[in-house]
Amino acid sequence: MTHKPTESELDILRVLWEKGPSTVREVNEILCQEKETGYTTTLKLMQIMAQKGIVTRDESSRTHVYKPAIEQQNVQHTLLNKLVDAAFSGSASQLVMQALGQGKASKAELEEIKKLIEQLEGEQK
Amino acid sequence: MTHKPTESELDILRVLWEKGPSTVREVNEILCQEKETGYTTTLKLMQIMAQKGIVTRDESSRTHVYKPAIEQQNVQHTLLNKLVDAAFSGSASQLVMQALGQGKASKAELEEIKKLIEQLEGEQK
DNA sequence: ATGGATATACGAAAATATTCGTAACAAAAT
DNA sequence: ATTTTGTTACGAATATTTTCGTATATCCAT
Repeated sequence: MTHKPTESELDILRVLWEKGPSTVREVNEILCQEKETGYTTTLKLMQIMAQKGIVTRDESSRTHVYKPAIEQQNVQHTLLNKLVDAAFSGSASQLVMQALGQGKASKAELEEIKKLIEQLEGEQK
Repeated sequence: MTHKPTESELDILRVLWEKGPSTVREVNEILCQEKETGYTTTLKLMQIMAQKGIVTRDESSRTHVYKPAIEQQNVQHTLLNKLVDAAFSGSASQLVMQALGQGKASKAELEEIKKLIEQLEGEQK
């Protein structure tokens, strides 16, 4: 069950993942920091997402509280694989090289990645 | 000038990047291996792409020959950054870890990545 | 030259995604 | 009690992307 959220849906999920369970208003306020977004637009999207099963909501109080029904890791996994196939001809390492090459990783992060690689090399033998 | 191709457009670009300059029929035949696709559907898409400037075409013979007008690297760069922001809260290293964690990189590739990291660490000091 | 196969052009339908207006209702403030 | 504010529901308008039917032109074999 690997829902592929649309772009707008992903915007909302990102807020829910970061902030935890939130109301429509809370989500909308955050989205507005990036881009003018009508309240009912966000509402509608979240309703659709609830219907699709991407989020669940607590309706016990008048103001519903939404939370993600899919893990950030799952979505990352799905989208990453899609990108690897779509733009990197299936080569994950090409993607990694490209990502690292942009110099956005700090020294500590590079260190961490190197550790991971060494660990993987150990396993793989 | 960083065109963001749609999903279908990317399917076509992938073929052009891999096979080099190609006709609509050639592209369509490859796409069909993945998914039944009408010839005129592919044609129309490629026409639209030509109009957008994503591809150019040689019209000197009746059967036009298309080639990409944007570099695979550029598109990779654009889409990668988009994904990092959209699903990884802006952390490229998180994306890298996730990508490596799936065990799709061979030992040789891991070695290569490690070399790149060491090189980057050297530069960054 | 005629007929069949293969091309492009192009409009428009279909599918999908996004945005928003309005109604209905509940809660809170006056 | 009445008004204002905040909330959901929901249909519909827009926008975007994808698919395809049909017209027309060209090439090639007969």
